[in-house]
Amino acid sequence: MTLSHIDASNFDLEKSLHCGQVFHWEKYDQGFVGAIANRAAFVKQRGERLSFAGVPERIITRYFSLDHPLAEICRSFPNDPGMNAARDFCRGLRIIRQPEWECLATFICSSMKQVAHIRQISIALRKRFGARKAIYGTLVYAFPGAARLAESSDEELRKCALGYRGKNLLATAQRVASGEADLKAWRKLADDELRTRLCELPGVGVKVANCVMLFAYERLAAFPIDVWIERVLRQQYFPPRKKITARQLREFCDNYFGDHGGYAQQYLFHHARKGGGPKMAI
DNA sequence: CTCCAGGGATGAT
DNA sequence: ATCATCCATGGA
Repeated sequence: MTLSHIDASNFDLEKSLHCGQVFHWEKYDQGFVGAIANRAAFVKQRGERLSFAGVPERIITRYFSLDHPLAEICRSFPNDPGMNAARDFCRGLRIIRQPEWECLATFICSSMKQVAHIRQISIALRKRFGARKAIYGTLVYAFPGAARLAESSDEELRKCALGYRGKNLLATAQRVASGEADLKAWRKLADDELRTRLCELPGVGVKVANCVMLFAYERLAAFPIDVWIERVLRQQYFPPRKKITARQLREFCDNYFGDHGGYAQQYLFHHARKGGGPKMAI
Protein backbone atom coordinates (compact mmCIF):
# COMPACT_ATOMS: atom_id res chain seq x y z
CA MET A 1 0.00 0.00 0.00
CA THR A 2 1.56 3.25 -1.10
CA LEU A 3 1.69 6.37 0.96
CA SER A 4 0.38 9.62 -0.45
CA HIS A 5 1.31 13.04 0.86
CA ILE A 6 -0.43 16.37 1.07
CA ASP A 7 0.30 19.70 2.63
CA ALA A 8 -1.74 20.19 5.77
CA SER A 9 -0.85 23.52 7.24
CA ASN A 10 -2.52 24.65 10.43
CA PHE A 11 -3.51 21.08 11.25
CA ASP A 12 -2.66 18.95 14.28
CA LEU A 13 -3.62 15.32 13.66
CA GLU A 14 -2.91 14.07 17.16
CA LYS A 15 -4.92 16.78 18.87
CA SER A 16 -7.81 16.37 16.45
CA LEU A 17 -7.97 12.63 17.13
CA HIS A 18 -7.59 12.89 20.91
CA CYS A 19 -9.76 15.82 21.90
CA GLY A 20 -12.88 13.73 22.50
CA GLN A 21 -14.68 13.82 19.17
CA VAL A 22 -13.65 10.41 17.78
CA PHE A 23 -12.70 7.40 19.86
CA HIS A 24 -11.48 4.55 17.68
CA TRP A 25 -8.09 5.56 16.27
CA GLU A 26 -5.08 3.56 17.38
CA LYS A 27 -1.39 4.41 17.31
CA TYR A 28 0.51 2.66 14.54
CA ASP A 29 4.10 3.24 13.50
CA GLN A 30 4.53 7.04 13.57
CA GLY A 31 0.83 7.64 12.99
CA PHE A 32 -2.62 6.15 13.46
CA VAL A 33 -4.85 3.52 11.91
CA GLY A 34 -8.63 3.63 12.00
CA ALA A 35 -11.78 3.50 9.94
CA ILE A 36 -13.11 6.43 7.98
CA ALA A 37 -16.70 5.36 7.39
CA ASN A 38 -16.23 1.85 5.93
CA ARG A 39 -12.62 2.07 4.86
CA ALA A 40 -9.42 1.38 6.71
CA ALA A 41 -6.99 4.27 6.74
CA PHE A 42 -3.48 5.05 7.94
CA VAL A 43 -2.54 8.65 8.67
CA LYS A 44 0.59 10.26 9.98
CA GLN A 45 1.85 13.78 10.26
CA ARG A 46 5.34 15.21 10.06
CA GLY A 47 5.27 18.95 10.42
CA GLU A 48 2.99 20.32 7.76
CA ARG A 49 3.13 17.15 5.72
CA LEU A 50 0.25 14.70 6.08
CA SER A 51 0.83 11.18 4.79
CA PHE A 52 -1.96 8.69 4.33
CA ALA A 53 -2.93 5.35 2.82
CA GLY A 54 -6.07 3.33 2.27
CA VAL A 55 -8.34 6.17 1.16
CA PRO A 56 -8.18 8.83 -1.55
CA GLU A 57 -7.09 12.36 -0.80
CA ARG A 58 -10.58 13.85 -1.00
CA ILE A 59 -11.74 11.53 1.81
CA ILE A 60 -8.86 12.65 4.02
CA THR A 61 -9.44 16.32 3.24
CA ARG A 62 -13.12 16.01 3.99
CA TYR A 63 -12.86 13.87 7.13
CA PHE A 64 -10.30 16.09 8.80
CA SER A 65 -11.97 19.28 7.54
CA LEU A 66 -8.77 20.54 5.97
CA ASP A 67 -11.00 22.90 3.99
CA HIS A 68 -12.16 24.73 7.12
CA PRO A 69 -10.70 28.28 7.22
CA LEU A 70 -9.15 27.64 10.62
CA ALA A 71 -7.25 30.90 10.97
CA GLU A 72 -10.41 32.82 10.27
CA ILE A 73 -12.42 30.64 12.67
CA CYS A 74 -9.91 31.22 15.45
CA ARG A 75 -9.96 34.97 14.84
CA SER A 76 -13.72 34.91 15.39
CA PHE A 77 -13.29 33.62 18.95
CA PRO A 78 -13.88 36.14 21.73
CA ASN A 79 -10.77 37.91 22.98
CA ASP A 80 -10.35 36.98 26.64
CA PRO A 81 -7.49 35.37 28.60
CA GLY A 82 -8.97 31.88 28.87
CA MET A 83 -10.01 31.74 25.25
CA ASN A 84 -6.64 33.05 24.09
CA ALA A 85 -4.78 30.42 26.13
CA ALA A 86 -7.00 27.70 24.68
CA ARG A 87 -6.48 29.03 21.15
CA ASP A 88 -2.71 28.88 21.58
CA PHE A 89 -2.75 25.44 23.14
CA CYS A 90 -5.04 23.87 20.53
CA ARG A 91 -3.40 25.27 17.41
CA GLY A 92 -4.31 23.04 14.46
CA LEU A 93 -7.19 21.21 16.14
CA ARG A 94 -9.98 20.69 13.62
CA ILE A 95 -13.54 19.45 14.02
CA ILE A 96 -13.75 16.10 12.22
CA ARG A 97 -16.66 15.41 9.86
CA GLN A 98 -18.21 12.17 11.08
CA PRO A 99 -20.90 10.06 9.47
CA GLU A 100 -24.24 10.90 11.11
CA TRP A 101 -25.18 7.49 12.47
CA GLU A 102 -21.68 6.64 13.69
CA CYS A 103 -21.53 9.92 15.57
CA LEU A 104 -25.05 9.68 17.00
CA ALA A 105 -24.59 6.11 18.19
CA THR A 106 -21.20 6.83 19.74
CA PHE A 107 -22.47 9.83 21.67
CA ILE A 108 -25.53 7.96 22.94
CA CYS A 109 -22.98 5.59 24.45
CA SER A 110 -20.92 8.47 25.80
CA SER A 111 -23.47 9.64 28.34
CA MET A 112 -22.02 9.56 31.84
CA LYS A 113 -18.72 8.25 30.52
CA GLN A 114 -15.18 9.46 30.31
CA VAL A 115 -13.13 9.43 27.14
CA ALA A 116 -11.19 6.28 28.03
CA HIS A 117 -14.37 4.35 28.54
CA ILE A 118 -16.09 5.67 25.43
CA ARG A 119 -13.10 4.37 23.49
CA GLN A 120 -13.66 0.88 24.85
CA ILE A 121 -17.36 0.93 24.03
CA SER A 122 -16.75 2.22 20.50
CA ILE A 123 -14.13 -0.44 19.83
CA ALA A 124 -16.24 -3.22 21.36
CA LEU A 125 -19.25 -2.33 19.17
CA ARG A 126 -17.04 -2.18 16.09
CA LYS A 127 -15.37 -5.52 16.81
CA ARG A 128 -18.60 -7.35 17.55
CA PHE A 129 -20.86 -5.89 14.85
CA GLY A 130 -18.74 -3.93 12.38
CA ALA A 131 -17.07 -4.80 9.09
CA ARG A 132 -13.47 -5.92 9.51
CA LYS A 133 -10.83 -4.30 7.34
CA ALA A 134 -7.07 -4.59 7.21
CA ILE A 135 -4.36 -2.08 6.54
CA TYR A 136 -0.63 -2.85 6.79
CA GLY A 137 -1.64 -6.17 8.32
CA THR A 138 -3.51 -4.41 11.14
CA LEU A 139 -7.21 -4.98 11.64
CA VAL A 140 -9.56 -2.05 11.99
CA TYR A 141 -13.33 -2.13 12.28
CA ALA A 142 -15.97 0.04 10.67
CA PHE A 143 -18.79 1.28 12.86
CA PRO A 144 -21.82 -1.03 12.41
CA GLY A 145 -24.80 0.37 10.53
CA ALA A 146 -28.08 1.11 12.28
CA ALA A 147 -29.69 -1.89 10.58
CA ARG A 148 -27.09 -4.25 12.03
CA LEU A 149 -27.55 -2.93 15.57
CA ALA A 150 -31.35 -2.82 15.17
CA GLU A 151 -31.43 -6.60 14.68
CA SER A 152 -29.27 -7.09 17.74
CA SER A 153 -30.62 -7.28 21.30
CA ASP A 154 -30.30 -5.47 24.58
CA GLU A 155 -28.38 -8.45 26.00
CA GLU A 156 -25.96 -8.60 23.11
CA LEU A 157 -25.33 -4.87 23.21
CA ARG A 158 -24.63 -5.02 26.92
CA LYS A 159 -21.74 -7.35 26.19
CA CYS A 160 -20.05 -4.27 24.75
CA ALA A 161 -19.91 -2.73 28.22
CA LEU A 162 -22.47 -0.04 27.58
CA GLY A 163 -24.83 -1.02 30.37
CA TYR A 164 -28.21 0.66 30.44
CA ARG A 165 -27.29 2.71 27.35
CA GLY A 166 -27.79 -0.46 25.33
CA LYS A 167 -31.55 -0.04 25.52
CA ASN A 168 -31.38 3.51 24.15
CA LEU A 169 -28.91 2.57 21.44
CA LEU A 170 -31.13 -0.31 20.31
CA ALA A 171 -34.29 1.81 20.26
CA THR A 172 -32.61 4.60 18.31
CA ALA A 173 -31.01 2.12 15.88
CA GLN A 174 -34.48 0.74 15.16
CA ARG A 175 -35.88 4.18 14.45
CA VAL A 176 -33.01 4.99 12.12
CA ALA A 177 -33.05 1.62 10.38
CA SER A 178 -36.80 1.81 9.79
CA GLY A 179 -36.46 5.24 8.20
CA GLU A 180 -38.68 6.80 10.86
CA ALA A 181 -35.65 8.91 11.74
CA ASP A 182 -34.01 9.92 8.46
CA LEU A 183 -30.63 11.27 9.54
CA LYS A 184 -29.57 12.25 6.01
CA ALA A 185 -32.78 14.15 5.31
CA TRP A 186 -32.32 16.08 8.56
CA ARG A 187 -29.28 17.83 7.03
CA LYS A 188 -31.58 20.39 5.47
CA LEU A 189 -33.21 21.36 8.78
CA ALA A 190 -32.39 24.59 10.58
CA ASP A 191 -30.33 24.24 13.77
CA ASP A 192 -33.22 24.47 16.24
CA GLU A 193 -35.39 22.04 14.32
CA LEU A 194 -32.51 19.58 13.95
CA ARG A 195 -31.82 19.74 17.69
CA THR A 196 -35.48 19.09 18.45
CA ARG A 197 -35.57 16.03 16.19
CA LEU A 198 -32.37 14.61 17.64
CA CYS A 199 -33.67 15.10 21.20
CA GLU A 200 -36.73 12.98 20.37
CA LEU A 201 -34.47 9.95 19.99
CA PRO A 202 -34.04 7.69 23.04
CA GLY A 203 -30.83 8.47 24.92
CA VAL A 204 -30.38 11.86 23.28
CA GLY A 205 -30.65 15.01 25.38
CA VAL A 206 -29.45 18.51 24.61
CA LYS A 207 -25.80 17.77 25.28
CA VAL A 208 -25.61 14.71 23.03
CA ALA A 209 -27.69 16.47 20.36
CA ASN A 210 -25.25 19.37 20.29
CA CYS A 211 -22.30 16.98 19.95
CA VAL A 212 -23.96 15.29 16.98
CA MET A 213 -24.82 18.64 15.41
CA LEU A 214 -21.23 19.81 15.75
CA PHE A 215 -19.41 16.61 14.81
CA ALA A 216 -21.73 15.19 12.15
CA TYR A 217 -23.89 18.00 10.79
CA GLU A 218 -21.29 20.76 10.48
CA ARG A 219 -23.27 23.06 12.76
CA LEU A 220 -20.21 24.92 13.98
CA ALA A 221 -22.22 27.11 16.33
CA ALA A 222 -23.51 24.15 18.37
CA PHE A 223 -22.01 24.39 21.86
CA PRO A 224 -22.23 21.19 23.94
CA ILE A 225 -22.21 21.88 27.69
CA ASP A 226 -20.93 19.04 29.85
CA VAL A 227 -19.53 19.20 33.36
CA TRP A 228 -16.02 19.96 32.14
CA ILE A 229 -16.99 22.90 30.04
CA GLU A 230 -19.39 24.05 32.72
CA ARG A 231 -16.52 24.25 35.22
CA VAL A 232 -14.44 26.19 32.73
CA LEU A 233 -17.24 28.63 31.99
CA ARG A 234 -18.08 29.27 35.65
CA GLN A 235 -14.45 29.81 36.49
CA GLN A 236 -13.60 32.06 33.58
CA TYR A 237 -16.76 34.02 32.98
CA PHE A 238 -18.75 34.17 36.22
CA PRO A 239 -18.03 35.38 39.74
CA PRO A 240 -17.21 32.53 42.14
CA ARG A 241 -20.08 31.16 44.21
CA LYS A 242 -22.64 33.10 42.25
CA LYS A 243 -25.44 30.78 41.34
CA ILE A 244 -25.98 30.46 37.64
CA THR A 245 -28.80 28.41 36.20
CA ALA A 246 -28.32 26.04 33.31
CA ARG A 247 -30.50 28.34 31.28
CA GLN A 248 -28.31 31.38 31.94
CA LEU A 249 -25.23 29.36 31.01
CA ARG A 250 -26.86 28.28 27.77
CA GLU A 251 -27.80 31.83 26.90
CA PHE A 252 -24.32 33.12 27.66
CA CYS A 253 -22.68 30.52 25.40
CA ASP A 254 -24.98 31.17 22.48
CA ASN A 255 -24.39 34.92 22.66
CA TYR A 256 -20.75 35.14 23.66
CA PHE A 257 -19.02 32.60 21.42
CA GLY A 258 -20.70 33.36 18.14
CA ASP A 259 -20.90 31.51 14.85
CA HIS A 260 -18.04 29.14 15.64
CA GLY A 261 -19.02 28.40 19.22
CA GLY A 262 -18.53 24.68 18.66
CA TYR A 263 -14.89 25.23 17.76
CA ALA A 264 -14.45 27.51 20.77
CA GLN A 265 -16.00 24.83 22.97
CA GLN A 266 -13.63 22.14 21.68
CA TYR A 267 -10.65 24.40 22.28
CA LEU A 268 -11.73 25.28 25.83
CA PHE A 269 -12.56 21.64 26.53
CA HIS A 270 -9.30 20.22 25.23
CA HIS A 271 -7.22 22.89 26.93
CA ALA A 272 -8.94 22.25 30.27
CA ARG A 273 -8.48 18.49 30.03
CA LYS A 274 -5.00 18.27 28.59
CA GLY A 275 -3.39 21.62 29.06
CA GLY A 276 -3.26 21.82 32.85
CA GLY A 277 -5.16 24.98 32.19
CA PRO A 278 -7.48 26.34 34.84
CA LYS A 279 -6.98 24.47 38.09
CA MET A 280 -9.52 21.73 38.47
CA ALA A 281 -9.82 18.15 39.58
CA ILE A 282 -8.50 15.89 36.86
C1' DC B 1 -38.51 22.38 40.93
C1' DT B 2 -35.53 18.11 43.18
C1' DC B 3 -33.88 13.43 43.50
C1' DC B 4 -31.72 9.40 41.81
C1' DA B 5 -30.85 4.84 39.02
C1' DG B 6 -27.60 3.20 35.96
C1' DG B 7 -22.45 0.60 34.59
C1' DG B 8 -17.82 0.23 34.51
C1' DA B 9 -13.28 2.52 34.50
C1' DT B 10 -10.34 5.18 37.23
C1' DG B 11 -8.28 7.21 41.33
C1' DA B 12 -7.82 6.93 46.26
C1' DT B 13 -7.15 4.35 50.40
C1' DA C 1 -8.03 -5.43 46.97
C1' DT C 2 -12.02 -2.80 48.12
C1' DC C 3 -14.19 1.88 48.04
C1' DA C 4 -15.61 6.29 46.18
C1' DT C 5 -16.08 9.08 42.19
C1' DC C 6 -17.27 10.41 37.68
C1' DC C 7 -21.58 11.88 34.85
C1' DA C 8 -26.13 12.61 30.55
C1' DT C 9 -30.57 11.14 30.34
C1' DG C 10 -35.02 10.02 31.82
C1' DG C 11 -38.41 9.20 34.90
C1' DA C 12 -40.42 9.57 39.64
